[in-house]
Amino acid sequence: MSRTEPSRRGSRHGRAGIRDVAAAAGVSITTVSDALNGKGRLPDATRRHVREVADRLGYRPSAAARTLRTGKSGLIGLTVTTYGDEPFTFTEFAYFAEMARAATSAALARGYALVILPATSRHDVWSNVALDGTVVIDPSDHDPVVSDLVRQGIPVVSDGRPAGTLPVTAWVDNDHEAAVLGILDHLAAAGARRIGLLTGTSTDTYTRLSTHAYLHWCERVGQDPVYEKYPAHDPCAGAVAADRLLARPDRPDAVYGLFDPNGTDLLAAARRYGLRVPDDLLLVCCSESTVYATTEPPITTLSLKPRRIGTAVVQLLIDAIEGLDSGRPVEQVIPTELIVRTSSQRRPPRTTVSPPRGPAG
Amino acid sequence: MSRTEPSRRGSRHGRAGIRDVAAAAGVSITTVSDALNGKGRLPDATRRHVREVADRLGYRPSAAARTLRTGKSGLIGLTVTTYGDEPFTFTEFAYFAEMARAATSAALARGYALVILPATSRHDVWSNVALDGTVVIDPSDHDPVVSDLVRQGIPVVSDGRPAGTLPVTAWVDNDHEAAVLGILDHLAAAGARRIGLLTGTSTDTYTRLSTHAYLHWCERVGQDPVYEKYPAHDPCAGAVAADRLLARPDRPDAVYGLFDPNGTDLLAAARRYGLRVPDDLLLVCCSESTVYATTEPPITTLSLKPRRIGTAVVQLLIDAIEGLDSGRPVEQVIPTELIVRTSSQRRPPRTTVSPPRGPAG
DNA sequence: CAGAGTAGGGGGAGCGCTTCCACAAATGGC
DNA sequence: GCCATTTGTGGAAGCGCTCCCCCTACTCTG
Repeated sequence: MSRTEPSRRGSRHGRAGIRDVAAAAGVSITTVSDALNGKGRLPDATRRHVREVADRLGYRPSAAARTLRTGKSGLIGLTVTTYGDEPFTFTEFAYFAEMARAATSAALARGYALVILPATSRHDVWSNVALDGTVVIDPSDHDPVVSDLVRQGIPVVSDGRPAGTLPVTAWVDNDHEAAVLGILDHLAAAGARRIGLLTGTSTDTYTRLSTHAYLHWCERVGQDPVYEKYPAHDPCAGAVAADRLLARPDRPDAVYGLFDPNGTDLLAAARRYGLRVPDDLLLVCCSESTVYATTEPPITTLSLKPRRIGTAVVQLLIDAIEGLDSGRPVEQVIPTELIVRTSSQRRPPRTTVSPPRGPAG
Repeated sequence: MSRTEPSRRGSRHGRAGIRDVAAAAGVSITTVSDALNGKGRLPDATRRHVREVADRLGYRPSAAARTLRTGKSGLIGLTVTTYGDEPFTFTEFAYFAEMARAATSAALARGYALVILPATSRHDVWSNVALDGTVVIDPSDHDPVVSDLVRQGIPVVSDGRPAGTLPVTAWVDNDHEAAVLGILDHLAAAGARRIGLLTGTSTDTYTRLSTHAYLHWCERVGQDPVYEKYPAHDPCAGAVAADRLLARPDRPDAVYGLFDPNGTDLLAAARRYGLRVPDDLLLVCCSESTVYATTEPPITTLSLKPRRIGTAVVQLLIDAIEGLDSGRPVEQVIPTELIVRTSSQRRPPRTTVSPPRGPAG
C-alpha cells in the first residue's frame, strides 16, 4: 500500500507489464520472471498460477527490455551485397527467394527471426537494429559492413565462400567448379563439340569461379572458349547477350547459362536463328525455377540447392551466436544437382532428316 | 576520479558505450546523446567534437536501449498468412518477391527495417521482437494474430482487403473484379467464344473475388462457366488442373489462369492436345514473371503491380506508426496492368494455311 | 533440540540509452 | 549595476526486464 501502486502504472501505457502481473498474482516480479521463463526454484502450482494471470492480463514481455538485459535480440540479419549497383536485388531470382525462405524457416525453428537488410543501406539503419548475427549472401571482396560487424564481435556467416581476406565466422557454398565441369562433361557426352558460356560481368565468387572452371575445361579439352558476358542484374541484357552468343561466327552447339533467366532467353534466341533444341543446340542453365520443366523443350537445369544452403547458413550462424561448438564444419560445401531434361539429352538416332533452316525473320 | 571509471566499464563489454564517448570527449552523456541526435542547445563545435570522438571509438548506440527508452524499434513485420498449410509459402511466386522487395526499399528509405514473420509461427516468436507495426499479406478471415496485434495498439496494414470484420488500420489492394472483367472482355474481343478459368481452392480474397467476377461475367454474357480449381500452393497440382481443363468435353477456346505458373502449365497442356496458341487457344495469366515475354508464344499477363502495392502498404503503415495524418486514404486501390502479348492477340488474317496437327506425342 | 541443509520467494542493481529539469555562466536591457 | 533572459551543460530518473544474492521457514539428521 505504501510503496508502488502497480495498477496505476500498468494502465498508464495500455499494456500490462511484469509488475502488473506480479501484483495481480500476489507475487514478486522476480517470481513472475522465473515462472514465465522456467527458471528459479518454484513449485508447479506457482508457475501455473503466474502463467494463468499473465495470460488473463494479455501480458507480453517487452522484447526491447529483454534484449537490453540479456544482450540477445533473437534477430538475424539477411543481406545481399552483389549484383551490381541495383539498390536492392534481393529475390531477383528464384534462388534468393528459395534461400531466404529456407533460412527464415530454419531461423524460426530455433526461435530467431530474420531482418532483411540490403548492404547498400546506410550505416544508421544497420546500427538501428540489434542483431545477434548476420547472413551475408555473396559478400564482395572487402565488404566494409562485414568487417565492421566482425570487429564488433557479431558473427557473420556467408553464403558463398568469402573472397580475399574477408573475416567471416563460417561459410557455405557449392562446389561451383565441379558443377561447371560436370555440366560441360555432360554436354560433351551428349555430343557437343563447341560449348559456349553465358556469364556475368560482376566479380562475385560464383561468376568468377564458374567462368574460371569453364576456361579451365576448355583449355584441358582444347576447345576455344566461346562466351558472352553481361550485367546479370539487368533483366534485358540477358536476352541480348544470348542473342549475341548465338550470332557469333563460331556459334556454339551447346550453351551453359550461369543465370536463372538464361534458359528462356537462350531458347528464344535459338528460335530466332532457327536452331532446334536439342538437335542443333544443347542447353543447360543454372536455375531453381520450375518453369523449365514445362518449356518446349524442357530445359536441363543445375540446382544450387538454395534451401539446403539457407538452412545450413542459419544453423551455422545460430551455433556461433549461442557459442555452441556444433562440431559442424565452419566451411560447408553443398552438392549441386543436375536435373537432366530434354534440352541436353543425347540426340536419338535421326529417323527424319530435317534440313537446317536459315535465321528466322 | 572518485566516481566511475568509464574506461574500465567500457572495455568490459568490448564495445564502447555512450559513457566511454562522454569520458573521452570530456563531456556528459547528456551532451553526447544530444550531439549525436541533433537535439539540445549545443554549439556546433561541441557537436563536431563529440561526433568525432564517437567515430574514433567506433561507437554504435545500442538499439535495444534506445528502443526500450523511446518505445520505437524501427522494425516492421512482414507476414504471409494464406496459401494453404504450407509452413511458409512466402516468395513462392514472383509476386511476393517483388512486393517484399519494394516494401523493404520503401521501409529502408524511411529508416525502418523489415522482419519476415510467417503467421504460422508460434506466438513466442512474435512477442520476441519489438515491432512498430506489421504488414500482413492476404490476411485470412479472422486472423488471430492480427486481432492480437491491433488489441495491443500496433498498427496493421494489409495487402489485400481484409475479409469479414478484421480490424486493420489500413489496406491496399487491386480491383480484382475489374481486372478479371477486363481480361474476359479482352479475350472476347479477340474472338473467344468460351472462356475458361484456372482458379484456386483456397478462400483468400484474391481467389474469391476473381472467381466471383468470372462467374458474374459468364452470367452476364450467357456463357456456361468452365473452370478448374486446384490448391494453389502445390506446384504440381497446377499442371494437372491445366490438363484437366483442356481435356474437358466443353473445352474452352481461351483460358485465364489466376496464378503465376499457370501460363507455362497451360502452354504445355495445350501442346499436349495439339492446340496452337493463340490460334486454337487464347491464353492469359496473372503473373509478374518476365519469362512470359520470351515463351513461345509470348503470353499475355496481368500484373498486379506488386511494387506499387509493397510501397503503398509500407507508406501507410509508417504514417500510422508515426501518427502523421498523411491525407492518404487508408483504403487504396492500385490499378492492374494487362501486358498484351501474342497469346491473346486477335488472330491476324491468315496468309499461310497451316494444317492443324493431331495431338502431339 | 541444535545445527545444517533445502525449498520458496523477494530485493534490488543494473542493461545503455533518452529526456526532463536544474543550474551556472554569459548576455542584454534599462 | 541589477534583474531577466538566453545559452551551454550535467544530474538523474527511469524504460521493463533478468538475475545475483539474500532472507525466511521448514525439514532433516544425530
